[in-house]
Amino acid sequence: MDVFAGFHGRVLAAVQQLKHDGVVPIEASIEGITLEPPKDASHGDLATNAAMVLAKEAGVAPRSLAERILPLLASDPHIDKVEIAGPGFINLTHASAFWPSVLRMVLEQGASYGRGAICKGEAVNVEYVSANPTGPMHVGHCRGAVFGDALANLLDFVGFAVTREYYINDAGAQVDALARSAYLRYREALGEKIGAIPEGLYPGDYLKPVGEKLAAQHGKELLATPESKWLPIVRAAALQAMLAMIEDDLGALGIRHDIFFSERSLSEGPRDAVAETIAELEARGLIYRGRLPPPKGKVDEDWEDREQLLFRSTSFGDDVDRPLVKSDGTYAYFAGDIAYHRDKFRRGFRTMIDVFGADHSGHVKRMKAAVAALTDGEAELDIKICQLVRLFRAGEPVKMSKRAGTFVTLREVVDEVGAGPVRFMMLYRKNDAPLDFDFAKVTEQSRDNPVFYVQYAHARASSVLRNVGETFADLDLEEGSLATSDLGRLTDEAEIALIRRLAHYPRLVEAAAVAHEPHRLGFYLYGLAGDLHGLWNRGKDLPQLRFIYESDRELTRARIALVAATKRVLASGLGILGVHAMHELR
RNA sequence: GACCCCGUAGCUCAGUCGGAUAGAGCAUCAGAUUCCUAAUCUGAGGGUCGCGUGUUCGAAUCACGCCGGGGUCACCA
Repeated sequence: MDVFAGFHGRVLAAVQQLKHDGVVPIEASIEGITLEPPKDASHGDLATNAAMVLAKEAGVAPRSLAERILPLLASDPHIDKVEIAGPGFINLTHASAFWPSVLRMVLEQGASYGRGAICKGEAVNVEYVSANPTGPMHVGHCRGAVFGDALANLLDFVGFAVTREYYINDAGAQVDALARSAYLRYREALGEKIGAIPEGLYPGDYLKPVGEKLAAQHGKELLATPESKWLPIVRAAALQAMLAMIEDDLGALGIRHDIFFSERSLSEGPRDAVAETIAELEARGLIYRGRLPPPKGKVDEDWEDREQLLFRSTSFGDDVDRPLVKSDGTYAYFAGDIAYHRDKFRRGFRTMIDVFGADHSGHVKRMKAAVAALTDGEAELDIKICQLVRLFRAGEPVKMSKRAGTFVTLREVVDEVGAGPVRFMMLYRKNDAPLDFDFAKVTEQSRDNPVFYVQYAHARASSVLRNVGETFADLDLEEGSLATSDLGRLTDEAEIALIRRLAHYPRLVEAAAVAHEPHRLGFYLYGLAGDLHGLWNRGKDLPQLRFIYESDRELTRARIALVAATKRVLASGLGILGVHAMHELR
């Protein structure tokens, strides 16, 4: 799939030959040998560091070792030129027939170009969002949601079997508070004056429909019932309503999870999975009763020095051992989360990814410790932290306060600027760097708005394909047909640069997937869009460089092939980011 | 106090498994263009990659130590 992979094999074969010839010791490691496209195009199409890596063990100067490797590579028919440069790089330049063949391949593979670059079919679990089901999603949740979803798309694209999962925190005191809040709304719905919602409960209007529904279903029946009886009923109703609302919000962003996993279900029901998990850890000698030192840097009046049940997470790199049971005897959140990850492992996942918000960064070490402890290192957990999003409106920060009820909901943002721009902007930054989101910027039609710039490139390509029929009505625009064009006619430097960028797509996607970094795709697409726009602009001054060139049908056909391939890759990349590619911007 | 993340051009940020002369957009400056195919285009200037030491053929990238900014810190979820 990756057109460069084959050449890497040839370099290694050349090294093998040198080992056979006794130039390089048999035991020399070939691990550090790379073959990559150099940043600077004047260094050829591919460069290998083989001579520099092996020079020391071979006891020869890098450049003279390169002299030995050079003839072994020069015989390749796909290679036009091999030269030694700098401290000992070997630069390869492809035969001129190479780039047309790459373009042809892109057209032939169409939508599957770049797909399956890793192709392990291995199961991967991506857990994301997992927001508390106590209210509507706000913008803070948005980034993690989009990030997790795009990462899942990316892993799916390169060939993993991805399961998208949402962990519902439906077990602790917060959902009891939710239930009490809903109960107030229930009484309100029955005509009672409830006044201000007390501190610690959820004041939002979004619970009013829940109260009304309870009133309609139960009448006054719950009023005379003790809390221990009505709480589970109200809680279940409120949870169901909140989850429906959250799923709806996520749907507006194009996000759909495969599994919603209930925290409560772990310890409620026939088996107590949390107890089983603790027993399993205990069997490994990782559970003990003990005391923890008080937390530093924060004065806590409620601190009590007590003996508690602890998990020895320090054996796996954590800073302090962690409690599993609260002072009221119920399980701590962490205990449930360990059981949840154990459950994922037992369902067969050897690779798990958790997407957390910045406020949960303190949980990374303990969670990794728990997974390492339970799986004997057989499973790998990667935790991606999404930093905060700062909202701006035309350069001015948007002030938000949850207490004052002025927080911006996810739905408001999506309704205002659209799901595509939201997704693209949320992904156009490394996940662990803070992000500024400006409502004005994402809808601006200019080059410094990457959303527009990339969409415009796709729309422009679509437009060219629409317009070509006016000049050459009989041209078959089907990709398979375009692939048979005389692509060797594409010789302009800017055209070759564009093909080169298209050729890099599979390895870019692969690298982004391996690193769990979907943002790389956004930057790639921006560059690809820039190449296409640049080519277009050259046609402004030089009519003979226009895509649709009236006096030369075959040349037009080759250029249309290039435009079609570019459009295809733009759409492919946007698809992974979860952004719908537009055919016109009007 | 501990841990995690960040520190790259005036600003916002990329930078592949450690690779050659560190890139992009904005802003600045200098030109071109008023039309064609769709929302201007071309070029230039601008850098102790926070500081230091180390690892090595080679460090923005890896290790350690500082400095600066942000986040988190028993039992909440």
